[in-house]
Amino acid sequence: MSAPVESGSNEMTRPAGPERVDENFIVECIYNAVMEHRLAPSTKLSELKLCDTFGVGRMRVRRALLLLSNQGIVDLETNRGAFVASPSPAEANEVFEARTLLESSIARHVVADIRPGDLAMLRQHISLESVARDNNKGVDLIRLSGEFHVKLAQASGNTILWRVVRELVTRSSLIVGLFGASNHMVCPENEHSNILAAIECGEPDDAEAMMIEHLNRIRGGLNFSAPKPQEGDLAEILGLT
Amino acid sequence: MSAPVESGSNEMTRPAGPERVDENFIVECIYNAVMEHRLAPSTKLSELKLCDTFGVGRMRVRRALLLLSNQGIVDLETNRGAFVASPSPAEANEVFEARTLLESSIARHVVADIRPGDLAMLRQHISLESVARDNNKGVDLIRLSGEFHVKLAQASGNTILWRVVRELVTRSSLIVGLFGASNHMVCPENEHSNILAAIECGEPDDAEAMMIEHLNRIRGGLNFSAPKPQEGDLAEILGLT
DNA sequence: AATCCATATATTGTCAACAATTATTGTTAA
DNA sequence: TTAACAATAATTGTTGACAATATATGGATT
Repeated sequence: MSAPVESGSNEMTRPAGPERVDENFIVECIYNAVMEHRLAPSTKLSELKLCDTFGVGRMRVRRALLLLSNQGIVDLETNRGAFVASPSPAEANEVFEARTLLESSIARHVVADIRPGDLAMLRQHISLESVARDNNKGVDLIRLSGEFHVKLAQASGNTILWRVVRELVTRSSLIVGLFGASNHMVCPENEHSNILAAIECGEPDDAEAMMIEHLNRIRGGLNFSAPKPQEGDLAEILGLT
Repeated sequence: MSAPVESGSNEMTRPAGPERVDENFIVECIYNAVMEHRLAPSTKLSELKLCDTFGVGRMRVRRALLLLSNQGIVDLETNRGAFVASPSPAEANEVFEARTLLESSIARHVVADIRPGDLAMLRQHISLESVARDNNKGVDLIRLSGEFHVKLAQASGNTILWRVVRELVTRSSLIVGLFGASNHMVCPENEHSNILAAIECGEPDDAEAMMIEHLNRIRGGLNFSAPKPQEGDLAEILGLT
């Protein structure tokens, strides 16, 4: 069910081969970079730089960008290139509206048939969040906060819901980067823990209500006033030395 | 909010020009063909035939197929080409699980803030379904039955929900084509009408319950036993004389 | 007749060169 | 100094050819 990373070198024939890179790998990398706020909205994604970074041809990069644009993570402007999406306030509201509808139902339904293994996984995840928070690992915390929602959707056991939530969480990362008042305010500690507690106690109403409240709090923390563009080197941003 | 068909000949300079065709147009055509059961699961989508059909280069076709595969409408097999997706029973259950979760919430929430224009639109749509049913227009009825769900999602005013539901309804069309016992059994007349009535009367609980029941009925009408492959000419199937 | 294998054909995957557009730089004039 | 303009450079969009793979054809053998 989890995303296959496909690092499998099929045979032992290649000692340390360049490990075939396909579109999905590029998409994953950009997903992660956005989730960790390393890629800011409106950042230009030059084809050439991406080619160098991943060591692939232009075709692969182009296909990856097409997929990303189809998911609202990237904007493709004709003859101008690809840019990390910069959601408008209207789009931001749509994203959180959709997330509220989806994730509240997921939180409700997951109570009935969650597997013990998934519960343990979520508990461990929350502890990771705590560690990151205590150690002031801002970047890690941002990523983990988003990933909690993705993993909860994953625990629903439905691949479709998982993919949609992942897309929306990633877009939310862009939105928070643009309109988030304080970066520390994303997903307060106890809220994830409370949601999970309600699930463990078998209280679907509580779980649903807490999820709605939680998402409303995040949304309420946005102020649609100041865009803050920033720039950086693509190669290092994507973490491929 | 509706999908722009982009048939706009920007200037009067071109009398009946070939009207620039982009990926989305091809995607739309295949979407429609699947919705109307003209494209059966496992049908080979040859690049060359698609190029001839739409009068475009291979690149465009390839990009369209990539987008379709990303949405589960098409399967891409390396070095073998593209095929209309043939959902497994497991995938079918996932689709209907996701639809139930999504569409029941949509039915519930749309009660509060649906616009009068959308209500009228849905009413008219149901009357179109009736006409198609009375006149034994099987193909039309199949398409309209699916479109009702899409238009209801559209009435939610949320582009994201609309797109996801549209994707799932299209996949459902493949599923019903594969596992549907009787083709006449898709979306009985009164059910859509009852759902809409509940919405009009301002009864969110009823609307939600009816939607769940409705989807469960469709799902219950599937029997996972017999695949029925069929073949046809792509050009005529896609309706481009 | 059926099966297996080799050849030939067709289709897909990939790459590199070219065309079209945009961004940048440098120059000139107000 | 700033603004407008021209020429250059850089980037994207598109096309076509070539390589790799899979499919189809045909003949030989059991």
